[in-house]
Amino acid sequence: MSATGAAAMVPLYEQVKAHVLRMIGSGELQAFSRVPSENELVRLLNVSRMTVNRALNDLASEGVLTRTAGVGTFVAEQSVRAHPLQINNIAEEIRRRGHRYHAEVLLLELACADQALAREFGVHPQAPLFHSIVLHHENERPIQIEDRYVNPVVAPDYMSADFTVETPNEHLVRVAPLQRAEHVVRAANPDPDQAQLLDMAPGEPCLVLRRRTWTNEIVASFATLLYPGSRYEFAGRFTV
Amino acid sequence: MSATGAAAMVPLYEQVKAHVLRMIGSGELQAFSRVPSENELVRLLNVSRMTVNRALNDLASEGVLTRTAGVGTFVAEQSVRAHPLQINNIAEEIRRRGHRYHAEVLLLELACADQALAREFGVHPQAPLFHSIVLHHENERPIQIEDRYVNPVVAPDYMSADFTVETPNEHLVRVAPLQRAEHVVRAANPDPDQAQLLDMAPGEPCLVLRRRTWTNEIVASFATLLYPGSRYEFAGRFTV
DNA sequence: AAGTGGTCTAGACCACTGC
DNA sequence: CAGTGGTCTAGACCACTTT
Repeated sequence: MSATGAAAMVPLYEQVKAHVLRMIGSGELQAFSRVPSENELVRLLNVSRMTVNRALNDLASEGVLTRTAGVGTFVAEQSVRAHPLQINNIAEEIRRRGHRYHAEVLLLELACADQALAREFGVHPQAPLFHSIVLHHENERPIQIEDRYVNPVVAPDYMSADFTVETPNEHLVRVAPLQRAEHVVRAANPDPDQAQLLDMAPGEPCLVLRRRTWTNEIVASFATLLYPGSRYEFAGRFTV
Repeated sequence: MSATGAAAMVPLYEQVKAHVLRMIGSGELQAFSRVPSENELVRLLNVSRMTVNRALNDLASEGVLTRTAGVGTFVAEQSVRAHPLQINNIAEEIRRRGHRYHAEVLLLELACADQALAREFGVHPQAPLFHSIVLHHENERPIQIEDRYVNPVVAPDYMSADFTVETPNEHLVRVAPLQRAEHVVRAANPDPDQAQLLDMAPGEPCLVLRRRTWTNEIVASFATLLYPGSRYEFAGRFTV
């Protein structure tokens, strides 16, 4: 492992983290698998133990690994969690867990604002809105239905984007500066369609996040995100 | 600063964190204030720079500080107000809606920490914990089951409080300065008991909030709050 | 030029676990 | 007993910002 090369200077501990995440992502390390010990990684990667220690502790504090002194380091049970208040990019979130991500575009159309949508966006009824439904997968398992309406004024190229290579979220962040957001979190039962899309057990509830975002004081996007309740949770931390 | 004394072995970097947090808590350091540099703290506390570095980086990753290479370390803007997951006082929240509030104490006991609770609190299994279950009503309709464990060290008078006149939350805020909180939001199906207590329709899911709070770097309280999914939601707004 | 945080190392001692 | 992670140190080099 090298720290030289000023061009693409990536810290060594980040390279160690990436190495472990690759082992998880490739399936070499399953949940609860034992991760190579600090000393093994020291020998394997030619870095000092403190550097390995920092890398593994980072991954532990991110919830990827669990560590027990005298025992070892293990891949954590990935009880999926995210912070509802930061606009999370689901693709990045999944990849950071060392998992595979892919998206499936279920719908991409030009829609007309109905009464409710017109009120959310502050536009007239019948006003044109882009509408997309994307199913996001983690390790080939569906994890989120993203049903999103977008203001054409803010993201005129939305309809020609390829959401299998760039999430709607990424597209919006790229073309429009995010200014403000509003969230509502609920628990609800899914429609039969939704339950099937998310591969949910009978009777299993959904965690629902509704998010409205603003750009330059106008509503840019209104999204409804559905997660299977047994496989996803929101986590947050703050200091007084 | 001493690392000796096997009895109360607190890591040096935790002592450094506590020192900085005390400076913030006492008002010596306001928001945006400059925190003493790593080298200053090295000289002041007689620890190595790596130890100070770890302490300050920890506080930065917890959102307490912000750091910029070449510039310095500063107290972060503590925007708790805008946080949707702020520590809400359910009684106040209901009264602010202009509704009637009352509480019903279902249980108040001295409990023993099991494996899971010991881990949450960072205490030994079998350690004593106060345990309360309170049912909160809005307009005579149940709206929240609050199942809470409390660290006796932080709130020694918890068992003699009257939770029909002061919520557990209010009691804790009064006797112990809240320092940090961690939230997890989930959707789940209630137990039959819980469904009955909350007067829920068959099949209706719960919104579940798990909250851990810290006082002086020790876990003060671990609460599980259950809301009927059809009658409650979390809302928040924030600006980038 | 002086100061800041970011990173890295080699070596050390410790408490704890499992055999 | 050997192996694990937890912690700590003294010193080093770096890129960066401020003066």
